Amino acid sequence: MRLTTKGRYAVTAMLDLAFYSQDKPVTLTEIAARQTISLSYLEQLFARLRKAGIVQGVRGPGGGYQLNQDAKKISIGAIVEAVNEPLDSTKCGGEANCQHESMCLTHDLWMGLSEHIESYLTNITLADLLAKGDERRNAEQMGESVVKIRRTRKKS
Amino acid sequence: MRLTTKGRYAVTAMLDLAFYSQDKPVTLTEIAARQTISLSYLEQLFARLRKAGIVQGVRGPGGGYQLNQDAKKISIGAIVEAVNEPLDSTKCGGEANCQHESMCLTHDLWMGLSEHIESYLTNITLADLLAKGDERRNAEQMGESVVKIRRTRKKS
DNA sequence: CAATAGTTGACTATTCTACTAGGTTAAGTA
DNA sequence: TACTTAACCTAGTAGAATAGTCAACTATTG
Repeated sequence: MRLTTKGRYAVTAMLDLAFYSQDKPVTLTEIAARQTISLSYLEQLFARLRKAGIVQGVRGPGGGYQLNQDAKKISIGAIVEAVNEPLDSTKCGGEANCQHESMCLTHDLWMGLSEHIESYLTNITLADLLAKGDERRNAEQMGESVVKIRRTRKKS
Repeated sequence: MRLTTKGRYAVTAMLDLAFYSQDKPVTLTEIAARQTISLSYLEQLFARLRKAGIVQGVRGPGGGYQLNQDAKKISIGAIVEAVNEPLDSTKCGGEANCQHESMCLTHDLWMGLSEHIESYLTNITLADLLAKGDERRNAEQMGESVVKIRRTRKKS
């Protein structure tokens, strides 16, 4: 399990999507505006999320993206894993035989750590995070300043 | 907290160091041989670890590196943090004001996750991992095949 | 049909990773 | 004192990952 800014972008976008797509699909353009993530980068991330079956694209006017599953079923770990490429997990793939015995010792220990974090992230769902957000949103009203931005694209 | 292969290299090397430096300093050349990590890359990692006060260098023949603190005091989180550069933590530094209110919502949630993982890694020490290794090493004798390698360096 | 919006792919700049190459300094040993 | 050892330091570099642009599609709605 790798933890980088790419995963954070994906989780941020998914939280936004889960929050705003309760009645209708949300366009990436909206998410890009709200979360200040570039539209094209979002497109890349959501292409992976769609292939992983986490979100569903709806084409045409009024379209956008929706969750493909219940927010209670979508784990943070799944989101992070979807956008990161597999990571060849050290020279000795999995539990293979390393030349140096002490190597695999430390390697196993690191894998143990990694698996712990992975299982932690897998046991937190989008719904959990949304609930935490609701708590926080009691006092301060949540702003709805959806700035209409236009895609940076030249006309042909 | 970023979790990448760089951190794993550092933890692997530190485990090796903690294990073998109980009576005398351990040279990076030895660690490089045992863990199959390039010597010069280890030098870079240990330069950071030394600046962080985690290890101590001993110069001259018979020199090498030692732990600068008790293995019980050295956390995995500290090792990982020492070798990674600070990471500018999103556009809004810390708890600063973002333009879009919803941004900071999701941002806060991610920071919460990140802090959890950080505290987990901070609460595991080198000594803990060494103990786990001892358990494992009961049945299978640990090999001591220290291959003598020479530094890849041209003579002037 | 036209507008909307997703889908796809190619292409770019920057940063990080992992490593190579070499030089300098400090400390033991012959 | 000369030699060896090994830390310490600086610079460079191929390749991967990150973050993003640009442009051409395709499917759907009105």
